[in-house]
Amino acid sequence: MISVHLKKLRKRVALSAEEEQAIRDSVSEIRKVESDEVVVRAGERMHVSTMLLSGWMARAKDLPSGERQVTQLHIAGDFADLHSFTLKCLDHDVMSMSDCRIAVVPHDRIRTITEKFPRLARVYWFMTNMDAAIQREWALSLGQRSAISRMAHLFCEIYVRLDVVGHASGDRCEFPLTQRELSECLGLTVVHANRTIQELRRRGLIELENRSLTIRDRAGLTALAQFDDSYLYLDRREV
Amino acid sequence: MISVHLKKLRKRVALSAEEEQAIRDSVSEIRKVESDEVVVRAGERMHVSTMLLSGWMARAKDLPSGERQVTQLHIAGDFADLHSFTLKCLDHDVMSMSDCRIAVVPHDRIRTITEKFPRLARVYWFMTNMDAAIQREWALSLGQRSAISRMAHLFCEIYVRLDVVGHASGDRCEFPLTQRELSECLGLTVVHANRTIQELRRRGLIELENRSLTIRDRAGLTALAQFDDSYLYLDRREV
DNA sequence: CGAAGCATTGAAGTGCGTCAACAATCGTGG
DNA sequence: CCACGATTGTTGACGCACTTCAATGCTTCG
Repeated sequence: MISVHLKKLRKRVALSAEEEQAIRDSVSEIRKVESDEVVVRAGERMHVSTMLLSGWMARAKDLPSGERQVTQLHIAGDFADLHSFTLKCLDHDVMSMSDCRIAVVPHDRIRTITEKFPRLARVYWFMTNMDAAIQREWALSLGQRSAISRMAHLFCEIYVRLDVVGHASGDRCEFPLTQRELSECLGLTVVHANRTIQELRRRGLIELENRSLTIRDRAGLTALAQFDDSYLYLDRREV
Repeated sequence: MISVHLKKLRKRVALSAEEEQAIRDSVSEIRKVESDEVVVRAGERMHVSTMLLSGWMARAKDLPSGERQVTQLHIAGDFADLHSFTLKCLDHDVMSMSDCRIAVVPHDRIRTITEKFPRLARVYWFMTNMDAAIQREWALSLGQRSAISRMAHLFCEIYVRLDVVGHASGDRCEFPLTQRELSECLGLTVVHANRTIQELRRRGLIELENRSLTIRDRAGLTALAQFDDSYLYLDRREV
């Protein structure tokens, strides 16, 4: 059931039948991961990459003094650590933010299929560059957006990304993060994250309860966030 | 004279004579770029990538409301926009922060050499993933470090990166950014960036004048920044 | 030599952090 | 099914890191 991953890819690039089959065959194992597990520890030598089939994961970096920043969120269809194929050791942890189903893809198989299909090498290279584009937008958020605008922006982004893989319906989508985890994404304290959520609710922009996000006023939320989805590269392209 | 680029690569991976020659042959043109030019505009269709031979460039994102965040700095040896090979259109501007010499590398030649040398595809894929690792560290800075620690961290990073390509000497290196540009990297106002520089000077950690940075107290600066260079991937590896 | 950008300083304001307490919810075992 | 401890969410009071606004001198360069 890696079709959710193919769905994400097909939104951006065309895939031939052989390429699709090569991707399917690259999976060595399908597993479950419980919530709050550390899937990859920073610095350890990697030999497989993790494709998310359902649930959420996060990349997190810690300061020696203890502060934690989540640098990226991953949802169904994403490779959470495809960059470990070239980096070998990661500079951050990867952890599950909910119960997940994952497909394990050994690096030697990625190597094989990218050598056999140079086009797939470019497709996956492109995917890691898309991840970097999202990180850039987060840097813009962290550096220049206010707390409320930053949070609004995250909700906009997550909704669109979930929608691409068919995990959003109407104005609602899953949102399994606790306020602590959300605050670690946004560079805020838990207390201020809480007050910011309440302000978004008070303005009638969102609802957030039971691990579920409802966008009440899409236009208002988009405007507050200064959200522009072009950094998500939603158009089909040649590679 | 693209040897500065090869120097950066060789720090991380071994290159065969054929691979080196292929890289040298991929350059179509060597040009000069003056300071403060917009080299790439966000959204425009790209057909070449820019290898920096000397000088500094930056990737910058703007909010519709005008605030600007610099998401990455590039120095001699870096590809400033190698990711445009797969992304086609960038989500940010690329601009020169000083007079620069650049090597222009057409995308079709990158395609050719990465198909002929799959190992080079992995090498350059690795390089864009290294860029992303630096961006992650910046996100950690923006989200969790204080202004002074963030600035100290930037100085540590820049010094090490310049040192790798032989552009640092003793405790000094070039630093052509104005305080405005520096503040845009750090998500600070110019006024506060100024006060922060003065505090670093007052503590005897750095000197900064005449587009030149002197690190007076390396240990002190590193400790203040909580700087750990592992995210710069300075070790040699297989690809 | 004048204009424009850059660096610096001061005073005052505010967005977000810190500390501390408590309520609500969840998960687990008895 | 209830008891419980632990986690999560919420609120208030207060403090501070950083911003804002405004002015002034200093470079740089045409």
